Amino acid sequence: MYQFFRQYLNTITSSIICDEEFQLIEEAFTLKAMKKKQFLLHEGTVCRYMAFIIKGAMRQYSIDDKGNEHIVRFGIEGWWMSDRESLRSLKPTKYNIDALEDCQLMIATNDQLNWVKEQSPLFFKMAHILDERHSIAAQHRIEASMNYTAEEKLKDLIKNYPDFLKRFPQNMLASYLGISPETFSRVRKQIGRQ
Amino acid sequence: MYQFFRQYLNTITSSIICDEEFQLIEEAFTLKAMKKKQFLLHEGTVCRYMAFIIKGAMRQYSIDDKGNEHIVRFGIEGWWMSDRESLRSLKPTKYNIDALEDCQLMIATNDQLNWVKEQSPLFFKMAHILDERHSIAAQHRIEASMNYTAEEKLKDLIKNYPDFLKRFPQNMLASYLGISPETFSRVRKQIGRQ
DNA sequence: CGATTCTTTGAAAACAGTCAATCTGTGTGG
DNA sequence: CCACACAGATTGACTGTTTTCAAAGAATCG
Repeated sequence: MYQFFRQYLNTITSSIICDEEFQLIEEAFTLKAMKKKQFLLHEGTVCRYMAFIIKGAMRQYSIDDKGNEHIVRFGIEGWWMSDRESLRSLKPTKYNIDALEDCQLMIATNDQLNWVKEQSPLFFKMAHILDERHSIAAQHRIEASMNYTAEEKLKDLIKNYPDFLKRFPQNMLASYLGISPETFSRVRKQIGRQ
Repeated sequence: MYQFFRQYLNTITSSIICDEEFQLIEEAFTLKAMKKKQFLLHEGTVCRYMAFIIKGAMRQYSIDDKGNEHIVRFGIEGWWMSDRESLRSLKPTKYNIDALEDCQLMIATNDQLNWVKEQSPLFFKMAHILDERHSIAAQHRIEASMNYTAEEKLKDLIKNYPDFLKRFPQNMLASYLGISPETFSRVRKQIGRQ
């Protein structure tokens, strides 16, 4: 079950982890299965786990004053899900994380995570590469959400995450892009004609 | 001249750095003065330096297909400026960074930065705290740019960075918020009446 | 000062959001 | 197996916000 993560770790770090070191990682994490619609994190609670998705799909979203859902991110195989701010600070989160499909996860608490970072140099390296990637991706998303029209946002989504279109319902993708489902539908039709 | 950074480092890490360790940091960095309107980074070139602003103000911006400037971030005393993606990957940047005021900087190349991270544990710790903060701030900015109206964006700016209003021209602040200068002006008037 | 840059204001146009109705597909229970 | 219910997608009409264009007014700098 951890095999998928092992492969992932090797790819990210451009290395091959040895059995002993990988053993430490397996010890730090726990496997967890989640049914569709089950919650990993509820708004107002403290985030306890960092989760790695081995199989399935999830979403992280917040709910604003008017009751509207805003999907912050999706997660699929090979992605991490958590509210790091809450996880580290122990402050209650403003996000919800739930499963959009049945999921197989690897989870670890903040302490377990710190422990494995100390024990495994490759895991540590991975964490930093991910931080950097995350920071670059966030930058791109800021610019897209700020400067792109609805059409450009959708084209950008298709370009960067073509699989999302088949995998997630349009209204969720619209929420992720920060546009209305109606606009999403119209723009999609528009692009189809081009 | 490095005194300001020393104070900053102590505050961020909640520690007091000793003279020997701080000496290493001074060795890794170089002081650099910049006149207003001078460029630290030009679009299409490779970013060579990570810069810490001791005094002054800068901006990082990109230029889109239609020739419009989009300010990605401002930097003032105690902030870092660079395109980390380009710095690490050696790929040409799509950003410009220039001085909005006369500046006093501390700069280091990627190699020097890696060296000082290895040599100074406190500097290393600082780097990680900053990564995390940056990631949280980026998240906030994504949600703001996606879900806020022009009025909410401006209020958010006033709340988080009240000094910016006196320090930077409105058209640049508008660009930073992703709204037109005209809308900025109108919304500002609107808020003033409340 | 004079020149440039920045800000404000007005009017029109473009874009996206909202509301409401209809359509489509899927899955469930009778 | 069919019928119904439900969630999601589409479409149209309307509304509201923001942009754009243009011009005038203020502020700043050499």
